[in-house]
Amino acid sequence: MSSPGSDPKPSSGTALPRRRGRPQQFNAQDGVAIAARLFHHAGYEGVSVADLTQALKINPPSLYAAYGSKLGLFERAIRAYAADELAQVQQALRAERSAAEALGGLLETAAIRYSSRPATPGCMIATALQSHDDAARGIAVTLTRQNEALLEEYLWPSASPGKARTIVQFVMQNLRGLSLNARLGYSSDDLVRSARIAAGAVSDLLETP
Amino acid sequence: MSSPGSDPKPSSGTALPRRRGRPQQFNAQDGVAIAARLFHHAGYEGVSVADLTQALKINPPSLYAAYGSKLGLFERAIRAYAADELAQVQQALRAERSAAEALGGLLETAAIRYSSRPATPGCMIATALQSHDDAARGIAVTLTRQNEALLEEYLWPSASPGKARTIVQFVMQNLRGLSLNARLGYSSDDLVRSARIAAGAVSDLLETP
DNA sequence: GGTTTAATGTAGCGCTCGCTACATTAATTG
DNA sequence: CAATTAATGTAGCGAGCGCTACATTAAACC
Repeated sequence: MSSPGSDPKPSSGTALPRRRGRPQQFNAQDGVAIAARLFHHAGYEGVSVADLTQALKINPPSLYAAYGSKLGLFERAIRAYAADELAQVQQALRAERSAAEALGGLLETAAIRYSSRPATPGCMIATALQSHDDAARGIAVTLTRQNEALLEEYLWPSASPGKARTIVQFVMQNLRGLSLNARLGYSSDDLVRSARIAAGAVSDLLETP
Repeated sequence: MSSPGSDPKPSSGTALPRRRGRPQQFNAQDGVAIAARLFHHAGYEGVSVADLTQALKINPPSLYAAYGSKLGLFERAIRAYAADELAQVQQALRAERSAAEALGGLLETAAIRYSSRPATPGCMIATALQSHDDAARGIAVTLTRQNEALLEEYLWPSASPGKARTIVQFVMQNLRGLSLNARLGYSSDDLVRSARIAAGAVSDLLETP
């Protein structure tokens, strides 16, 4: 017989030397991804711990041992989502030639992204911004402020600080409107059409000095 | 002695002939207005029956006798809000000369309205659109669909049906974004500035045939 | 006055919520 | 092999939820 299973679950690139005690019988990273989908679909308060333990196929103590609390799991989930989105956006921004094209592309791809997965429509962060739970909403607010700041800095070469701020606010307003409209069931075509109108307005703003 | 109190509480214009039984010791219409403020501030699920009974200074049985359920009171509250907003909007639309000016005014006054009462920022209907309670969200969706339809019909003399639909979607997208940004604490000036940008885009759309 | 009708105050039901105490199981360590 | 460490499954806590049973109170009817 060949050597019995020595590598149970490498999954993560960092090969841990296997700590003492009973091993975790589920993948915590996968759990974060599953939780992100649930939270994206139903919001922080729309997902109960019972929903989470059922989806992760674990019992409450395992969830609390791995993530600390429902809020802790939510934070990990939305941070993973934000990191993923941010990577996509930054890559898209670098690929464009002008700021106007970049923001236009940002709006248009957001419209597509928000409506591409019907089970999780819209933006998870924008959705979380309206949670009634102060802690959960606070996390979403922090993330969104960071994204606004990044976008503003991105615009500094192309516009005055005041204009950059204005443009960012208008873009965020339309992204949030797109997210809500996606959750209302608007079609991808409808969203893209509206996104392009907003993109045109942004382009005009950037052209006029 | 003069005749003892014959008119306890006219309050409403329709003078009822006073029914049998113990009289209601609170004004149900006032209760709807108070509930509307609470729901506007915290959303459907963010307000408990205990919150409502405390604010109305009544006990739960009185609330259920008057409104049927928490959802029933919410529906009366949001319908009252919608009727009030609709009256303001329709009056504003009639006062403008062109459709572009009308929609521009709609966006700008909305920006002001959404940030004028800090305790109840944003649009109550847009806020309710993201409730996790299916019934409450359904009511908000119905109201918002009606408003979209009215706006679309308003535009028929000024644009083709397809373009009217597009413009309405873009306007609603920005109204919802304005509402969310108002709830995020954006200043009235910031909101008005973004609203005007959206108004400019609408104006452009209406000018190009 | 007595009867009927309806709104009230008290008290608490059944349920779900987020979370945890506790014994058990499965691994590493010596 | 024990001893140690940590994650597990069972079972349920305390709190808040929407809502209601029930007796009481206050009015209109006769």
